Amino acid sequence: MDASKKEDEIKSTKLEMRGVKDENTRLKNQLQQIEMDFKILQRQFIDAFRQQSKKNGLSPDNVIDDDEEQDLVSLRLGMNNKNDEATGVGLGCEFPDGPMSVVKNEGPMKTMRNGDEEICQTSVKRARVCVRARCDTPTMNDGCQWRKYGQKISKGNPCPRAYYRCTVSPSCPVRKQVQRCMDDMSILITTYEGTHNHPLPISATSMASTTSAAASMLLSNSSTSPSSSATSPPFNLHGPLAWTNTSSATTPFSTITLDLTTNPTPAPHNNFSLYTSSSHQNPRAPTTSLSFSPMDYNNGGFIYNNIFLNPNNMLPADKTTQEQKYLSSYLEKFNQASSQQSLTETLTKAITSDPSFRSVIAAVVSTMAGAGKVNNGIVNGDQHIPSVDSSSS
DNA sequence: CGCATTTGACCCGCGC
DNA sequence: GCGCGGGTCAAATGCG
Repeated sequence: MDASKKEDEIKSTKLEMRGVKDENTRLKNQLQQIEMDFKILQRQFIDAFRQQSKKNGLSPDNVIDDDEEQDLVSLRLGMNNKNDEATGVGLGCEFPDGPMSVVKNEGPMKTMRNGDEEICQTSVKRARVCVRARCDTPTMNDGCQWRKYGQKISKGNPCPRAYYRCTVSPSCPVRKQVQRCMDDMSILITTYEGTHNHPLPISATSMASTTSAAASMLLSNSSTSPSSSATSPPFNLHGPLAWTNTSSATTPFSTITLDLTTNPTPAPHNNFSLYTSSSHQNPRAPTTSLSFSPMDYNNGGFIYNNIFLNPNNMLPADKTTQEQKYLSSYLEKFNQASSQQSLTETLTKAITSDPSFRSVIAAVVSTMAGAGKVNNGIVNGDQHIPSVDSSSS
């Protein structure tokens, strides 16, 4: 009796497993189909966009960047739930109220009491790294010690903005601003500025290296496009990281955003809507935000596919670095391990829990900066969307 | 008591 | 020149 019961159980379990397998296969196929569709659409859009840009005598960046004072790019690690806020996704748009007001902060941040601080910060003081993450606590634990020195209610956002400075070393010039996103209170927006002039606790090195890498990236961009007319970002990126750069002759200022928020239902086209919407939301900080395919996200290959393989991105195909290999294998591993999670969640976990992963991200950001510098055609050329047809998969 | 946080005042840049 | 808004200071306060 028991034996037959067990057999029945095994049979039903096997049946169940087969059903699940079938379902899995079906979903995979659907996913592949959607991804293919999206890629086709994306390519069509890029072509159309480029044609229109040529027609108007504008580079794609100029289309968004009529201000020509700053530009803003977004590197996103998450998808925004507000598709249309497409807009909202990037840096400038994410802060319609201007919490991270990329633009105007040159003065105060610049006025260091300590003369030598200013000197040591000359190269990076205007580079900011903005991290968006869902967080219940008042601040994100980034491993550093911070002392709150001020709090302000900024116009248009009921949530106060808090000002912190690093207290690991008394002379450390690093500051951060923390504010909740007005649209989604669960999102904490942390903006770091400056680089630490002291050794950091291990737990803080990842974030610090990321911010400094981002800072150098921004600076490398500014060095390649010093004139106000050169408003193009150093590269076009279809990735989770959003890079924003603001620069002008008088107020060179750059912000790079890491978006760690998780959003389940992105529209495939929000990719490029980011382009325009942001600039009208925050005209002082026009945004170039080439978001990457949500499908790629869900497939777990966005970084690998979009940053390293996709010819739309700034990294030349032959630039296969250790970091890239590491990242791709890492992502692969992660996605296998956590197929139930969205990739964004997975990445968020990976970034927050694994310092080496973050370091790799930082290294990749640096690599991007280097690539942006080298490849002038991508950085400053009129074709800000690199050719798609050359080596696309 | 020492340190961190709070909060109103002040400074400065920018736009009108 | 004036008003506004963002950023910082520093005295007051709270907490361990």
